[in-house]
Amino acid sequence: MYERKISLAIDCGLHLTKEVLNGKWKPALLNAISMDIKRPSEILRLLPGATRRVLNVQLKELEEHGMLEKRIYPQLPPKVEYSLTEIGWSLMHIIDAMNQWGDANRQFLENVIARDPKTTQVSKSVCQMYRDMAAPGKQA
Amino acid sequence: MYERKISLAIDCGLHLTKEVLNGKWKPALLNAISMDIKRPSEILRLLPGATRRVLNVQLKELEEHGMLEKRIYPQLPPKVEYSLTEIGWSLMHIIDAMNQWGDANRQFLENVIARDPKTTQVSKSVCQMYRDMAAPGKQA
DNA sequence: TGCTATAGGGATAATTTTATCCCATGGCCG
DNA sequence: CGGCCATGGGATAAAATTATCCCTATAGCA
Repeated sequence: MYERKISLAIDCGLHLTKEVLNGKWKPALLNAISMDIKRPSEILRLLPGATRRVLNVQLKELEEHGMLEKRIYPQLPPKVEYSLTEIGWSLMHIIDAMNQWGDANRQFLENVIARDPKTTQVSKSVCQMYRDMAAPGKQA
Repeated sequence: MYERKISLAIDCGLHLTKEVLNGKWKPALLNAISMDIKRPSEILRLLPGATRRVLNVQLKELEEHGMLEKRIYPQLPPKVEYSLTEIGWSLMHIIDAMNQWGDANRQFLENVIARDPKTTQVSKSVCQMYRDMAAPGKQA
């Protein structure tokens, strides 16, 4: 397993939180699981941009950090379900805030981010499903 | 300048927000500036773990993303001050929440993070100054 | 038998992010 | 003159994160 060469700086709450949320899909994973999309295969379908491998890794990290609980059903083919722990749930305030802020400022943000020379392309519509599920029949 | 090879996925609010906050020091920078620590040299002193170069880069990105405003005083030696824009201020809800969550769960988090094999060492006390300044005379 | 679904993880390449180092500006001070 | 201050940024090395590819296991179905 990979070993850090530069020590982590986790002095203020900000950095602690950042460390827990640090991963391309971690907020999305927590979000998905909070919405009861809890089996790895379901999550994978929900996040087409993500690789199975990365999801495995990040789910594992979230579990190791105590945000998720993993339940393995002794079946075949295997069945696994993740759920938020208490502290994991408490993180949802932040995730929700991020989601809302991003949505509220979508137009502005898409603009400034697309203007960024580091951005070559911008894909949309992936997590759209989230909202479709949260507000069914709205635009579907 | 570096050009992305893999396009950004900024479909849901979560990813938009994540993109804006994506950078080792960005939350800390916004936090510092919100507390009126607004000159690059001051910020650098506040965050000993950060390189001058990285702060420059991340400040610039935050500015390009519209979160910060940069004011250059025509003096010598140069004087620069950053301030939060309106949308930048609105981000502070999230930053504050992250800070509070991290602090509230500090003990638990330090534990699980230190247990992580990827963590070799954990440094503390850097941003402590934040709190000292926010609640002066408490432990100083 | 061959293929599907479900989940997990090793090895290694590719990509992105940070760290290091170095140079430039231009007054002021000893 | 030589060095300091404050700020900015190029070039390149190092580190960290993700992406790709491949292999495991087993029940069920055509």
